[in-house]
Amino acid sequence: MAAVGRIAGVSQVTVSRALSDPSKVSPDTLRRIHDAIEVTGFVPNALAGALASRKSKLISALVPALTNIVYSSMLKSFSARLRSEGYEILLSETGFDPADEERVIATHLSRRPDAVLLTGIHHSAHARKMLLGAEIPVVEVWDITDTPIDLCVGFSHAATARAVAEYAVERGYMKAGTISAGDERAHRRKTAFVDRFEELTGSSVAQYDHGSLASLGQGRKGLAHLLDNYDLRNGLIFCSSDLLAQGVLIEAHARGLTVPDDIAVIGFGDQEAAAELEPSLTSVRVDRTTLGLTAAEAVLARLEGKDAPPRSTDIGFEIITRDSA
Amino acid sequence: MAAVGRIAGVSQVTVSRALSDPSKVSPDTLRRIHDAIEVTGFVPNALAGALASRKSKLISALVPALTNIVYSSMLKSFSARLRSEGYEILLSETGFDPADEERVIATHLSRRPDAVLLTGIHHSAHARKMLLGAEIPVVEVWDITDTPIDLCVGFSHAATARAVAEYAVERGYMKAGTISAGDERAHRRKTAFVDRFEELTGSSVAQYDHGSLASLGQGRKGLAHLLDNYDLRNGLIFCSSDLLAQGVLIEAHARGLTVPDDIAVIGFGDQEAAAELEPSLTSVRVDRTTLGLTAAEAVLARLEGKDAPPRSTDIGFEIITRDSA
DNA sequence: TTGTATGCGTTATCAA
DNA sequence: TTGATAACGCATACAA
Repeated sequence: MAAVGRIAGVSQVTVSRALSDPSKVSPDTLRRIHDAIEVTGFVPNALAGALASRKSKLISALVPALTNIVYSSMLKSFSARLRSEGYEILLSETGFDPADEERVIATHLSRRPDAVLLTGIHHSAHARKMLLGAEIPVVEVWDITDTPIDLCVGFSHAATARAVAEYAVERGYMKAGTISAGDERAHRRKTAFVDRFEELTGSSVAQYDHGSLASLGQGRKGLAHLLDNYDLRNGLIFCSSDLLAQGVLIEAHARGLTVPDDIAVIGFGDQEAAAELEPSLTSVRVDRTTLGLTAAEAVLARLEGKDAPPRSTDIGFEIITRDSA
Repeated sequence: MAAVGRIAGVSQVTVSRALSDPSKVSPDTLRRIHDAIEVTGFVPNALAGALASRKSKLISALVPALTNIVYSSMLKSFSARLRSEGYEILLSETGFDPADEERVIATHLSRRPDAVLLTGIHHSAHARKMLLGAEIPVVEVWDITDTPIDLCVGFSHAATARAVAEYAVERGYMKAGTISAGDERAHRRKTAFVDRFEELTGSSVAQYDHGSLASLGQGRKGLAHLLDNYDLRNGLIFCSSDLLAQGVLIEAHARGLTVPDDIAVIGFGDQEAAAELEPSLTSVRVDRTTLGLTAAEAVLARLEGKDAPPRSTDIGFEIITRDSA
């Protein structure tokens, strides 16, 4: 800035002002400064700016997995909204383990973000302490609780699963199985579904859990396992993701089974593909765009110091009925 | 650090040393410092550290779209390798427009990253100038050129497409169509395929281009359009992504066509799902994990100042033969 | 093994 | 409308 100033014939401070609040600089010097910036190829140092102003214009976003479309699509709207306000997103994967998450949180906080987005509501005690100590807005998404660290935007996983169980029973399905990923939220959905379905029908639910990342292959394997070990004819399979459900459709087709007549399927997430499958997939829709947007607005409200945002926002969900169940 | 030092009975500098190079501090004071950090909940300020040391330990990664698995899976190995060396990744979407990319590059450079990863080899003149001026390692991935800004790790899109055309002709397909996304690299693949196929067979290739993001729906629409307007019986469809190819499989099935007998399909990307589809999908494999890893190693070599990495690395590709073609 | 002095490139405060 | 000066919180060089 000093070098730019020398060329423009002003001091370093005036250059700073020209960049941060042009209205405070006369049009003439502003022009000279911009010319000088042009010839020098000057790029401001946001690190120094953040140190001096105590505002980094950086927002940390921590998600379990970048490759999972449900998180990345939520981040899309979250990022877009915040970027329009001049914030940049520092994005990291945490995996599904709170201990790993804690490490990531620590390195992120050392960059002095202006706010943090976390996925889920279960974090290590030390992580909570660090977050509280940072004294910045913290928004937990993709789940809901009355006692968030700071803010919370999401929905009840148990409620979605119970609704699916009730939907299944209403449609007359008296047998059911689950194919579920190993992460805590998927497990919570499975358990809620199983409890509610057994409560309503009295028949026990066959379960297949895979530890690793969800995939078409796991969905196929899951259905194969269930069909080979249980009688699920005319029953329904509840999957912890659309991807697994898609695998189920493929395996069913490969076995000559008709969906939904021989076996019905319900997914979770209602991804873009759900409507395009044959048969189209019944799924639980969570509006990820709204989720990301609402989280961004909550953070912004706190950052800009406007009206206090609600501590907890339930964005709800919806079962989208299609052909598979 | 000064506060921590006061509690531990040492100066600020000693605290700094305890954190950056513990071996330079006596075991006894090290313990006292860690105790003091514990009680104060101290989190170092990486901003100040970066400003003082002129090393941010931050690496910018710019990809067209986060939701596209081909980019995010490449980033996974890139990030993992660099994180193991203490670097953090500042990730942003650029879209497919060089003008948008330029803006993102500017804001990223203001954070003073230690290196930059870019997707593709086409960037605005001003972007190149800024990058060069930053005097940091720059690695361009997912394409190949002899004249990268600095480093380059990727493969030839034209070569993959020509190989697919030759593969098709070898298998006796004499008619072909393409379904392609609108981005520049997809377009380049399509053109190379069309040229080579027409050169080999003399028969012209039917083309369907969709502007927006690839999806199952676009794949279905694409096949529908091609079948309704051209005679492609016993021909082959080359799609610019596996996702489109998956849509083609679904549409073919919905129309009672058998793949590959009535119509053959080749995808691009060889995603996890390709092997699990019915029929399984023939596709062009690009080893995204290797790509990300190689890019990371190239950056590290330059950063750690070891042996100079090759300016340009071609990681090649492979056509994975499965049932769909 | 530890400490002192200095500077990194900005923004905030105050004065002119 | 502009400038001088002092932080911001750390790392580096040098000294003890």
